[in-house]
Amino acid sequence: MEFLQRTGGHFSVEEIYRNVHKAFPSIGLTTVYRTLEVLVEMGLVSRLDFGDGKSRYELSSGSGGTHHHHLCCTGCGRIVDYQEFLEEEKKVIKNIEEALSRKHNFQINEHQIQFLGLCYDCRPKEAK
Amino acid sequence: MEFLQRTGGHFSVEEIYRNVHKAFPSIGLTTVYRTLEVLVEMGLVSRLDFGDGKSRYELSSGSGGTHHHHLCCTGCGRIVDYQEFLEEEKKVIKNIEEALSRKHNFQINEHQIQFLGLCYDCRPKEAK
DNA sequence: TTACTATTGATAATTGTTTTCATTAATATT
DNA sequence: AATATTAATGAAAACAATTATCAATAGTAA
Repeated sequence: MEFLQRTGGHFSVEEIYRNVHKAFPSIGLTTVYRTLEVLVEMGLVSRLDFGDGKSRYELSSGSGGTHHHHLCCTGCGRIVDYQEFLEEEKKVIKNIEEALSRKHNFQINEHQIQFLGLCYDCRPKEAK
Repeated sequence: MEFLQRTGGHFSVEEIYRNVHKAFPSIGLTTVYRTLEVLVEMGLVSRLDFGDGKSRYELSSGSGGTHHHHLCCTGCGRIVDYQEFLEEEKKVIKNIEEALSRKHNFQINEHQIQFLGLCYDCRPKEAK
């Protein structure tokens, strides 16, 4: 948690492990996996998937993380966090959340929005 | 493609393989993986991740699939597709898409929205 | 018909994640 | 304190989805 708070980013288990292990060499990879599982269950951490085969974890917005969404380049995997333009979203999202919640009898805890596309570098040059 | 069109659902590679292989026994698993990769690249198929360790694929809305989003139960993995309430989204999403596109110089091809929560069965009974 | 290239599927290799299990730490009970 | 019991830990093995390899086949060009 301290690492995720300090950096504010989204990281793979391996990355988290390397960092935590540096400060606390006794902590093993399995414990990192287990702890992240619990933190996600508790709602303190969110699991993300950007399609490169490994899960990423970040502080959930409910527990001090910034409320933001992601813009993913399907070419190189580059991820841009954005938190501008969120105001417009909020009302709509909240409405949908309530309607869905009622209609499908779900207790909704979180939402994720991703835009997928190609960054400038990955776009074919005739599309630039 | 024919299978995804006919069913209109989201399936794992294994599920797609089993179905395609039944009709065309000569087609192997590797080819299914390879073909899906190409279809995704072409924008005809979307890859989804519901956090159970395997990717799902569905017809992209651009190529005849219904435009819908997903409501995922983090307890049992149940997925509800919804396409109601999308009208409200559309305008907002379109605005954000344009703004993001301009600001970060991305060519945005697709967006994904997921609501995560607990379905009625998975909710602890004191929360019912 | 022949030479060359691209596609295929079976298998092996890889890799992120989960299980197993003996060890250690923590807690409860004398 | 000393002991018994339970829970947490990490190393290694097992697992599963995906990717790479490669010989065989199909397709195309000469």
